[in-house]
Amino acid sequence: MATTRPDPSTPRRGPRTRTELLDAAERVVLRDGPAASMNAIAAEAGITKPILYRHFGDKAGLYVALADRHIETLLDRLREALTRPGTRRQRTEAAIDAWLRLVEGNPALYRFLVHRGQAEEPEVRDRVAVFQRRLGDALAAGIAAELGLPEQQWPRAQAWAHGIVGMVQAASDWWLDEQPFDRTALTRHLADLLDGAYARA
Amino acid sequence: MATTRPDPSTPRRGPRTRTELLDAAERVVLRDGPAASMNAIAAEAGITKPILYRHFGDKAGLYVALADRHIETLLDRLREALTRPGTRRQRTEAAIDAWLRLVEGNPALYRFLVHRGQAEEPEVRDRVAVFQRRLGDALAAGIAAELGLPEQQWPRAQAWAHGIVGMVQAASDWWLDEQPFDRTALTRHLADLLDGAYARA
DNA sequence: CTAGTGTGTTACCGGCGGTAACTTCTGTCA
DNA sequence: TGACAGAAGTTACCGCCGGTAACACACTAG
Repeated sequence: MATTRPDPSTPRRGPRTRTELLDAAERVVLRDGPAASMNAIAAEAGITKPILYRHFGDKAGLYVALADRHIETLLDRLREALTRPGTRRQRTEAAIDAWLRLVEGNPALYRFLVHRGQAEEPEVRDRVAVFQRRLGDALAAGIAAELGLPEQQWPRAQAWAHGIVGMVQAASDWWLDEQPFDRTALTRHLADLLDGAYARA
Repeated sequence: MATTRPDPSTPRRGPRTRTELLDAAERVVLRDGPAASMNAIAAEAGITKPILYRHFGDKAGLYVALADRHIETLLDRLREALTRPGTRRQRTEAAIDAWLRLVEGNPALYRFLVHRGQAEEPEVRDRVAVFQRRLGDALAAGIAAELGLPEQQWPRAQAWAHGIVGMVQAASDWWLDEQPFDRTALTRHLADLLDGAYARA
């Protein structure tokens, strides 16, 4: 057993938990951006690099673990919004707003989650871009359910879903830079667009 | 004057033109992806690194120069599609299809143009992500013109435009991986979405 | 013949991701 | 108690990257 910790003495020996390491990594990433070095993360955690590698394999592994902590939370919020009672318009707005709350509330985390993709190495990119993919798949399921689509129409729902995810994400990026109106207005504009306001205008 | 070139002898001395260097860089980037190293590019051009740096300053400069060669072409095609006579739906489809033709015809180039963004360094990212920004701005102008919007409604058009660019881009990425139907079908599905097919379904 | 300019090279810098090999601590069992 | 297994953690390194300083060679102008 290693649970006994009789002497929490000066420099602190003994195993760091995975969670502690991820906390440190998160602090550094939110402070320095996704380009944070493994050395910096190790230093923040009070250890050295090889320990990080023993825990996470490589940098991509660490980043995936870091993203996983938040992806499930966001996915849950989106699923809740998409199955909420009310009108379809209300569900659309609720889902968009759940996303935008993350963007507004923690822009650095948001940027890490969606933008650390394309990390040069295709291997890293593929493992890490799973985020957008999972969002799209979840939304595709929501759309298929909302519209009661037969199975042969799923590809259409998928095309829409992945397109919508990209739409909200790109609009968020632009909005983060410009902020020409508040979050609820952006929610309304995007919901309008999905409602066909452009075609009708 | 150094224009005289009397002896094009064995290993080829004398200045490489910027175009030659960009050609070589393009070959390497399309072969190895955006992670191509400056050494590899220099080798492909038959020279060494410092020459590249004299021409382009740094890696971001080279990539921006590389992207610029193609961005204007694509922007021109999009502008042409957006001002074409016919129905709004036809213009929408023409613009989406112009984009998708690039995606389908040269996926590696497409990925380089839109995905080499977020290259770790914020500085690189900011200079290079200009691509999506310019697309969005161009589309916003097109939308404002199409709808005859008054100036105080421009932010709304911008939100839509940047969202639409992200939508088409994300749908393209998904489609490149899956290819569940052909290009024209994707064009139709995305145009349907902008037409409000989701709200009506 | 010399001076200067542009073209190119070699050789280096610091820092990155990643790893091998060693040390130090801790708990177990005779 | 004491030898020992093994985990925890460190130092020191590898190859490669982007980027640069300093030097070598050709050519032209005076």
